[in-house]
Amino acid sequence: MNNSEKKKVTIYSVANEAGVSLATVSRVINDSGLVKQETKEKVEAAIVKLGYRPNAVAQGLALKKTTTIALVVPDSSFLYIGKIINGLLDVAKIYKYNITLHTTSSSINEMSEIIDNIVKSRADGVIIYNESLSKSEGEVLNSFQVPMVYIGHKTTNVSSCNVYVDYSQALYELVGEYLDKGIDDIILVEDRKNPDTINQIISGISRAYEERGKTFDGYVEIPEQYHNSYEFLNKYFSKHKHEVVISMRDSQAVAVLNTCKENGIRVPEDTDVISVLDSRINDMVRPRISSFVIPSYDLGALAMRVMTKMLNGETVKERDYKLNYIYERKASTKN
Amino acid sequence: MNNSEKKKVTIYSVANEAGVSLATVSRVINDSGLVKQETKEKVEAAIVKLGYRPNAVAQGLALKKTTTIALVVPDSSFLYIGKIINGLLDVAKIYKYNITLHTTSSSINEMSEIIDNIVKSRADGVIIYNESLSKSEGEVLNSFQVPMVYIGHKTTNVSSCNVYVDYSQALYELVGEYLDKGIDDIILVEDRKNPDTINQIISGISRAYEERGKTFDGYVEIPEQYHNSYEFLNKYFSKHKHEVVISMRDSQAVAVLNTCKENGIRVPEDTDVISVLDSRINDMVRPRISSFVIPSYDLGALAMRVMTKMLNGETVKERDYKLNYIYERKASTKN
DNA sequence: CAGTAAAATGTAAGCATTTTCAATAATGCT
DNA sequence: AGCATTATTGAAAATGCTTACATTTTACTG
Repeated sequence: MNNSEKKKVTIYSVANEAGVSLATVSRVINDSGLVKQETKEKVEAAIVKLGYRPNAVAQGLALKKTTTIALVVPDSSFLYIGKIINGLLDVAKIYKYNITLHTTSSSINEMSEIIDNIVKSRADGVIIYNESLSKSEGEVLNSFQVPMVYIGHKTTNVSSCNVYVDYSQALYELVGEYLDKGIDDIILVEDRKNPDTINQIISGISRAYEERGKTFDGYVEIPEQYHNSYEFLNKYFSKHKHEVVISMRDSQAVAVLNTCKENGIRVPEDTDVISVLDSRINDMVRPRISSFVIPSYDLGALAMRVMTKMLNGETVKERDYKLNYIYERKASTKN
Repeated sequence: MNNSEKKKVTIYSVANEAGVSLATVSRVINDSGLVKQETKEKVEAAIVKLGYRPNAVAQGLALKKTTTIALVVPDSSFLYIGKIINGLLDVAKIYKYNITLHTTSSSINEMSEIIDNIVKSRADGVIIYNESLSKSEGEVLNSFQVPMVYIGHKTTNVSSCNVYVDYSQALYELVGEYLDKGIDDIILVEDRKNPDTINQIISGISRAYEERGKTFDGYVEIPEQYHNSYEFLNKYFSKHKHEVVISMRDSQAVAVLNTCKENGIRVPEDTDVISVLDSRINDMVRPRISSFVIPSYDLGALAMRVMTKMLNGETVKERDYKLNYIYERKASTKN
């Protein structure tokens, strides 16, 4: 009726109210200086009086940029993804960027469909978390003429940056310590299929072995057919026993621990268990697991920071940003 | 140099290439019928040839809608939030909506700042997850002239919908069973401060007691000063022992279990432990905890579905959408 | 106080679409 | 063939902003 006719307030309304031209209003909105203090105040008064808020869509059209960046993740329901998102959002906020979220999880969507959607939306940049991009997906992404940063995945895309964790060095140092103590019956339990990732993980371990004239052959791959690692590990530990078991997955850490226990393998008396593990989960587990803590929040924050640099045209000297694990010794290892 | 001059392709380019007017191109893009099959094919050919993708920003301006909805969550690094997001994204995808993510977590942002940002962005709607909205935040939100749906929080905002879980009924039934077996030494452990939420949680329990002529007085509030519930619970269970301990927080479930154990209280022999718990976490715990599983994914999916209805002008008959817990009996309860 | 440089403001042309309305082409009917 | 419809198409206005360029004010200078 009468109170409903919420008159849409545009830059014109404000200009009118303040008795100036819309150009002037635009100038005060964008704080471009060169407007007299007096008129500026008039305009600001009009803005609050009318409750005017610039239409970001129109701005986007006029400026050819949306101050929006697209984030692509495989699935939001992993703790580390959540933390990455937190980091990302916090720095996005600082630089006044909005984030749109896109998943590759549901089978409905090929990466190309998502990218298609993102280019339609004219996001200024895209940040991708993906452990295993297929060749063809990689090519689609390469052809996408927009600043990109990859989290957790090194790529060969020249126009993009990579922010990731240095698995290799962490494992190199840890395994080195064991070897120096004469402990070399170490296995790595993994369910990842992507060769790049696997190689990166194994390379550090192998290097530690090789420098000591030994060879690492403890890679235990969890076969695809097992619908979860629990089942496989239970079977495995009923037959095998090792001095050290390493896993690089949140989801496997506790499985290793429990299946060892269930097969009479004492942790850490018989076997040291080490994993990548979120500390919130670790707090729930007894014994707590000695673990590599991934700086997920920092990954997200850094990725976003790098993105802002790319968008500001600040020269991004380095394409690769390595972050290190923190290793936290807990009760699942003897020392 | 030469390959860089990536000519920007607009609807004009396409019109030109196809030898038609831009109006016609627009018509085929939007599949508005009324264009001859023959020309339609010409246009489509031009589109693929040029690799044209409609500019969603310009569309947004012309159509006065962005097909974007804003999601506000307190913190993305909780499992259930991740699942809510998954559900939301999946149905958003079906209805071709984009999602922008906003956090209230970092101290930097008042809700009003976030809302301000959202209205600038001209999102078509906003979905808010928040366990405890302050009165003033509620008012800011009420004044926001945009379709809203709240997840997990009943509000009095007339122009919005609520999608939430019915804590009350679940607890009513569970506690009723215990009482009928003569077990009435039941406590509820909680760290939430929002009275609405607490009242909702307690009301079901109380009702069960009252219907049997008893009174529930087992509400154990975790004081604010404890930086985590572990510490508090450890102290508590060193002095108290109950027949049944219920918690309604993922984060407390395992803490209850472990602190009981550490204080010589056997679960379930001495005490039944029941909680709200994500099944992925439950799989890591021994004994597994009998728990209410929150349909987080469904909460997100339903919220988004309701939002699409509001945006399509479909009449939304109900303002409240209740979802039920599933109660899963595991090893932490005697039966 | 005229003259000029600098500061402030306004005008109007984009930005890439959609859509109303008018114009044209195609079809059917007699 | 001629006319009335109807199906296609195009022209142009509208969407809400930025900004280059033009114009008007203001402030200085001698």
